[in-house]
Amino acid sequence: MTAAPLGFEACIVHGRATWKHCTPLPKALFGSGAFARFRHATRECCAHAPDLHNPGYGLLRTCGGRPMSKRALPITREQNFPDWYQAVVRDGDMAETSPVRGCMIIKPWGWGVWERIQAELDTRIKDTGHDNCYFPLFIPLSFIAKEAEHVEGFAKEMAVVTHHRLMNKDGKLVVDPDAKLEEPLIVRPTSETIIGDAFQRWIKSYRDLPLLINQWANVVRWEMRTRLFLRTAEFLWQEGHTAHADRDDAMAETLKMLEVYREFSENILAMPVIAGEKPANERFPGADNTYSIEAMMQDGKALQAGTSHYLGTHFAQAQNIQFQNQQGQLTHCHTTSWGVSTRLIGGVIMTHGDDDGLRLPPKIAPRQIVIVPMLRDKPEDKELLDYCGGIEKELKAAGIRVLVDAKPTKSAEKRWNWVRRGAPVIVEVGGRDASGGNVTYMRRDALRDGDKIASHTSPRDAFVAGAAALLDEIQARLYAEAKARLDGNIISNITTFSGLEDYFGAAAGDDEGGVFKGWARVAWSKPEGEKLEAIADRLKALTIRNAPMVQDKVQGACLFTRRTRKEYVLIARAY
RNA sequence: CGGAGCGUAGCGCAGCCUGGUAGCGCACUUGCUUCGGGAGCAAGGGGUCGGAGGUUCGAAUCCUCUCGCUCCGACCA
Repeated sequence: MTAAPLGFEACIVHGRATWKHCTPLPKALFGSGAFARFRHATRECCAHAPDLHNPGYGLLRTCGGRPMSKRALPITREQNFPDWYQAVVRDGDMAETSPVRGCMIIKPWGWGVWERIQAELDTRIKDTGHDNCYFPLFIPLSFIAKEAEHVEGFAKEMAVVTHHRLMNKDGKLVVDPDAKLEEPLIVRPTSETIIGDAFQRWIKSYRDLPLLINQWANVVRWEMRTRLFLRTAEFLWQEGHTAHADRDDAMAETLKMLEVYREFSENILAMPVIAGEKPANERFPGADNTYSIEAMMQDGKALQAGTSHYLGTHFAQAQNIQFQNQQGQLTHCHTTSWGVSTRLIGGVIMTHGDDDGLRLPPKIAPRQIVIVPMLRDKPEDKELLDYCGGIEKELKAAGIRVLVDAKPTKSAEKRWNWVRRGAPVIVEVGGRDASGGNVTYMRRDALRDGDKIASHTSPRDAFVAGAAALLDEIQARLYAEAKARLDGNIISNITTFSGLEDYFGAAAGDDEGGVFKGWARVAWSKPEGEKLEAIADRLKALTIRNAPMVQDKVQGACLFTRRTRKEYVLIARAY
């Protein structure tokens, strides 16, 4: 470690912590063996251990004086959170971007997660008395125009179908101008209007109420800025729509489903959330009250993970949804709507992922235990596969989703693929395990012990018997970890606007450089209208997430208006 | 849609300043050797350098436009 290595100088000259100068050099320059590890060092070491740039310096063992650890992803959360997120989505086999801008291809592993989410949530929706049905993708343009705020809210992001035929013109396929639709159709951004139209026909009497409907569907909102799972032009969701005789009943429904979302998020996704009411400026277009569950991502930003709306009688009046009450009077219904989407998957990734990839809570993992037999392309392989098959059969019988990955890929490669995908438990079985009646396994929630991979050996029968409990423990541990992060990063002692600016950085619009900032809990007087708009403008990139349902005793004056405080709200940057 | 950065093989990148017809590592294929673990050696396959124009004898490289991605802003149940 003597002369200043060239690579180091170049980095400094360019003034950026780039890894451009770290491209591995031809093998001839290195001793064998050492070189293979270089790629793992590349990104991490570029900034910290410039010596590594230069062939001839002891490349591999150190990173800024610390022992190098190999990671399964090419980038860490600390280096660049958005890039890390994309790497997890890609290397975890969750999804890809599609040829159509803003849309995504959900791959089998990602789809498996969505199927688990659907199964768990669908049960809860049915258990609370709702029936599934399906309404069309296309909505007449005139429908969306019925509710004034609703139109305004969605008009800017609507996909519109205007023609129904193509024609061949000079060898090119073009839209046939003669095939113009009399009334354009919009691709649903949400289904209040088309479902309301049906409700209007279905509801005659108080005996028809409450009407409790849900549908699983895709919707389209033409977004300017998209991110896989978090915000895509087309996404999948469930939308519940209900009609009630009075406000109390509708409000109870709204809050009931909010609570279903909270419980689902925490117990199934292991993603702790704070349920609360959105401020007026964040309400759903056409709603009287909007409630949300908000989750804290590992970069400190908030993610709105689900919403539930009390729509009052706005849609009922716009669409003539009326019933005859017991006194024989014609009365407007009170309606609600509520939904969660594929965005939840993005939330799971940013809640549980680590620098080795995804970590899936067992309850939504498509495969909870993956068995990797260490095949050697020899006759003994068959015995090994039989041994694995026996374990598989018993785990299946215990209701565990298990896979034997018998692909003829190198077993080390298979292991790391499952690490990146986030399989909760990865079992590796070699000949010695088989003959000794053992298994060796790794827990994805506790993959490493220092720089080593933490693998455990257990008698086969004990492992099988304890597998369900092990999965429960992993689920609980992932939740506890996320819960500690949420609880530990809500700051409550800010009482002035300048204090808020100081905490989040004076110009909230500036690039924060990935510095973790949690949320701020502040007292406010719950202003509405222009006053609220003014506050929202002043907050710039910060947003008022919600006023938690569970409120501590409120102290102090409103941070914005200095008036009497009414409640606490949470303030954060958000996705 | 405004500001900034970036598009070279599946992934990560070099080459561009100073034009000469494309490289490295990983991954992939084949063979041999290994084998309690992200193996070694050797031989291979894969790229119209995001796209379209222009300058030039010649463009990944220079110029113009365009599309896409990321971040910030605006916007956003």
